[in-house]
Amino acid sequence: MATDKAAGARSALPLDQILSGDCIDVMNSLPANSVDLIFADPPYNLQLKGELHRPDNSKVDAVDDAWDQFSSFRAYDKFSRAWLKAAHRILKPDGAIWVIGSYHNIFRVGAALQDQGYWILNDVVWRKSNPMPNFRGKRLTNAHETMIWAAKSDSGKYTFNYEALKELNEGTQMRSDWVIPICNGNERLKDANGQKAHPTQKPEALLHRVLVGSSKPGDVILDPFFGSGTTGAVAKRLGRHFIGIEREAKYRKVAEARIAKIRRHDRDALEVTQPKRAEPRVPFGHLVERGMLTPGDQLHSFNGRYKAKVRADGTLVAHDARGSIHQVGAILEGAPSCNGWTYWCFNRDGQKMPIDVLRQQVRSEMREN
Amino acid sequence: MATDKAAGARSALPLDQILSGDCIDVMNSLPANSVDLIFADPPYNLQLKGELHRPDNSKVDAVDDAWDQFSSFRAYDKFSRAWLKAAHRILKPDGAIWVIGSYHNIFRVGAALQDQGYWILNDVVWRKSNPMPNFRGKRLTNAHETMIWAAKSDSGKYTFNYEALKELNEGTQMRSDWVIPICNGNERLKDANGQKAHPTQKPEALLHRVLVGSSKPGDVILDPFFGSGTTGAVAKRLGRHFIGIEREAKYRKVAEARIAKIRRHDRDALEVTQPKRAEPRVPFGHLVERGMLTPGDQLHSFNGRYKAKVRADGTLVAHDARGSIHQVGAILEGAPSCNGWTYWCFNRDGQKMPIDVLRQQVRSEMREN
DNA sequence: ACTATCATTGAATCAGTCC
DNA sequence: TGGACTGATTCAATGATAG
Repeated sequence: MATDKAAGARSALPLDQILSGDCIDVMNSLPANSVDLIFADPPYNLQLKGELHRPDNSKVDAVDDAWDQFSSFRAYDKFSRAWLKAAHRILKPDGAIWVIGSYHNIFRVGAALQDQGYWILNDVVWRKSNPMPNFRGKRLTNAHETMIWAAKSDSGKYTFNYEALKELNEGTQMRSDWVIPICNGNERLKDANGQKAHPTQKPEALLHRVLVGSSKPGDVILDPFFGSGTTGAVAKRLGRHFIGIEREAKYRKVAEARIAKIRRHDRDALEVTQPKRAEPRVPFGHLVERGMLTPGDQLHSFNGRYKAKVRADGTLVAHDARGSIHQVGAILEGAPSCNGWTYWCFNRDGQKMPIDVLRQQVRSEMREN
Repeated sequence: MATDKAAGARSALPLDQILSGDCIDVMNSLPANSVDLIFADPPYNLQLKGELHRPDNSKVDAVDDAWDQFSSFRAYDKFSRAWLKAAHRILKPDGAIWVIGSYHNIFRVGAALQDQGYWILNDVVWRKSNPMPNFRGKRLTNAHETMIWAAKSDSGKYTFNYEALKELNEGTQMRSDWVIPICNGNERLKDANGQKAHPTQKPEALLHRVLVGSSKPGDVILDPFFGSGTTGAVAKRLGRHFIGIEREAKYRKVAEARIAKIRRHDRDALEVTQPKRAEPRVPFGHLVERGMLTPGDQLHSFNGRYKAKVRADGTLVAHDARGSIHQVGAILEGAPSCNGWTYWCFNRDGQKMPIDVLRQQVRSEMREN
């Protein structure tokens, strides 16, 4: 086990803190292969030409901060490749990254990710339910932003809590387009003057879905462009550790105060639906041993096309095949593989039932001990 | 006015034809500054590793055609930059381009567009109402594709029919995410054997919106990867001229037959009455993500008999049951089914309120679009 | 003719464990 | 580290077939 090594690496990490400085320097100071997940909201490199006014002549408060100014695409690319490289080093081999952006920068970031060996898992569209309209009527309403979810490499065993996200979506698998409102109202942090404390504060709902879906309780989540600290706030609430990096003192202060107020949810509220694989393995032969099926019993394929006979050792014989429930199903169907538990059915009271219900019965008996 | 010059250039153009050959060579043979709009559906460079089977063991018919194979990102970039350069030359100064792709290629294409001086106007998300699921449960359902809409330069006076798109969108300005079904049913072209005639035929509804929104009647629309000819079919119907370029004879033949059947301004075929939309589904988990309920919160059954705790993934845990709001209600009541929305209540200001009021709140936010 | 059920299919970078 | 083996996994829409 790598437990000692992991604990060693973790103890060296500045957990649940906001580090000051340039994110590339700070990441380079952290140990390699030590972070589970990175969420990054880098500068978008907006190329604004002038002021924008609403139809009522009020001025739109645009993102024109110094940190969003780059002299050229080349300069922006150089910056992107540098921080993505530093991020790649500190990620665990099975780690992953999320990057959010708009059409101004996301194409360049995505290409850089691919060039550096990250393996894109999905691009996810954050569809804003309440976007800012296009006041001039010169383009489509820019009603979404794009997130890229990528593993450290194409062989990385990234975390994906499929069942939890399926539950979040009321029983059907989560899609790559997420409808979430932009951050305003009470959630939007204000400074002493009542002005927004950060120009691009992300909604906590977005981070909630990201972290529930692609991290585990206790994981270390790093955000190199911490800003107002949404990543830290949601990580703390969900029982994950965070590491924030932020250059500007005023944002560090805002984020610190914000996170201090957050309480972690109860442990049992953080548990999410587990995959079936986590349940104990039940060999088919045990059903025969326990007399739930008898040697000689006939099973039928769920589609009615084939039948097979149970043997005393828990193997099946069909017309032209013998072996495990999986092997015989695969051979008969001419398929590379087959889940025998759901493929084969037996008769109970004239009803066709998959043998998986017998396995469930065994498992629930095992739990009672 | 440049009328004479435009007429001269146009007379040299092979209008309403499908040209054979490599799209770069063919575009280079056309006059400069002569095309109003380009719609391009280039190869996506999918990097598939093996076969994929559905849970019922049927095999997914993947896009593994030779035209989609590139040896490396570098080779794909070289190809992209070459055809984009040729496209740039033949576009009129006020022309524009649309390119469609997936996360496999769209970031590279987008970066190439920017590098070559195109000016991105919007990225548009095609949200598929009926995407192929993720059969292994290893990622999010890949439920969208991305289109980039760009002008020839940042000073180009591109065509944008703001009002027409606003009408198409029931009176509110068109957003950057479009919900459109994938192409199947009668619209999907089949060959003599009943097999799909082209692996990646795009829906006409998509092109309809593109052409209505960003071109004028009589404009010249060029599609360098013509395939089954959706661009030509929609252009002809909408009274635009098209120029198709397609390398493979079998696709040229399919497209030619298809377009021959199209009648211009066949309005009643376009104007289908829209069914009144049902209320949008709101998964319970979304209330948790948005902080309307918090993991750990307790819910009470409306009859006061049971209580349950909310988890981070939008499932409930009760004394002896866990699952969706509906499942847990049904288990506790010993009922075959249960409407969790009206069964479960939360406390607000000491008042017991059904969670359905929270759902109503989310729906009214969604309607604000 | 109408309804219910079943089969098919779509641009997909789609497995984990044990020996 | 490679090979054998277990076994997890799907949504919406269309069209065909059965009742």
